[in-house]
Amino acid sequence: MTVKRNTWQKDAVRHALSEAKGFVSAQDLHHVLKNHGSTIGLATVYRALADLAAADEADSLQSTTGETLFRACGDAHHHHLICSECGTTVEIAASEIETWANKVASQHGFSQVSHTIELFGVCQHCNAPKLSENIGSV
Amino acid sequence: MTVKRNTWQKDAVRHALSEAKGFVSAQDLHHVLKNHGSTIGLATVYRALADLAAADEADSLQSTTGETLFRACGDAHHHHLICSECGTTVEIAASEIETWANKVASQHGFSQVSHTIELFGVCQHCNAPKLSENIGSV
DNA sequence: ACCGTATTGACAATCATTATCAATAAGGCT
DNA sequence: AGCCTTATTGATAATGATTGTCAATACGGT
Repeated sequence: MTVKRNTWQKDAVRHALSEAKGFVSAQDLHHVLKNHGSTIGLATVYRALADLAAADEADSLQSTTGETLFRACGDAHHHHLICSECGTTVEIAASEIETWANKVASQHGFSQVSHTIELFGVCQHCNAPKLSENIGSV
Repeated sequence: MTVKRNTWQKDAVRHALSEAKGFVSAQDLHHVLKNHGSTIGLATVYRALADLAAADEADSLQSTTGETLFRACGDAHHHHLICSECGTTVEIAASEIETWANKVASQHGFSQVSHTIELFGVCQHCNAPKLSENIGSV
């Protein structure tokens, strides 16, 4: 039977993912790792992310442009409030929503219910008008 | 300035979409149309669907496999309960959810909030056969 | 019927993701 | 420590959905 092996590649992906502030794509992570001098392959990044998601160490969602985005996530089931400007993510424990989802599903005779719930918006920081444009020069 | 024109292709896509029982992909619709003898092009189906979605005549969502799925939808804002077996869709008016989403967002200082909420499960009809299967087995 | 141009359709191009497969290296064993 | 089995890697080809290109077509006002 298959015995999982530990490789520096998996650690690298796990670490890069934990450094990211919000949701990132596999391609993003690969670029980041490459820029840091890593020789990791693109396919390996995809595989590592799939493993992390399968092990519930990461959450994944589909962006509106069709990409799959990932985020480090060790905790229990929850959802996200994502800033569409800067990508900052806030985790939301939404027990009321779980309850609601199950109620609605059973009302319609559905079982084995899962759900996709993501909130998008503009965070306080990004919303503050033009101030940051003048101040924020590097 | 652009003046919209009416073509049989757009009507065909609109009609095929309204016939579909649940969410379908552009490729799906193209196959259906072809099977019905239509000579419509694939790119045109994509364009027609994009137009319908832009005109709020259709809802779109990303499947877990990365495809974009569409469904005829003229009504107000709502969400869906989708059977992952047969694709049957139930529309859900969820005012409580809208309220919840806005509350959570404002609590975290987010504005211009939008959300993605879809419920997946197995409907009563698709669930029935499986139950009887399990009864006789180990 | 005529004309200007929005729209079409065949196909090329793009982009994310997955499959392939020989080469490599993790980790148990002696 | 050295060996051996095989999980894993990485370069690249393949896939599949979607978009871009552009000459040919057809809608709709005149």
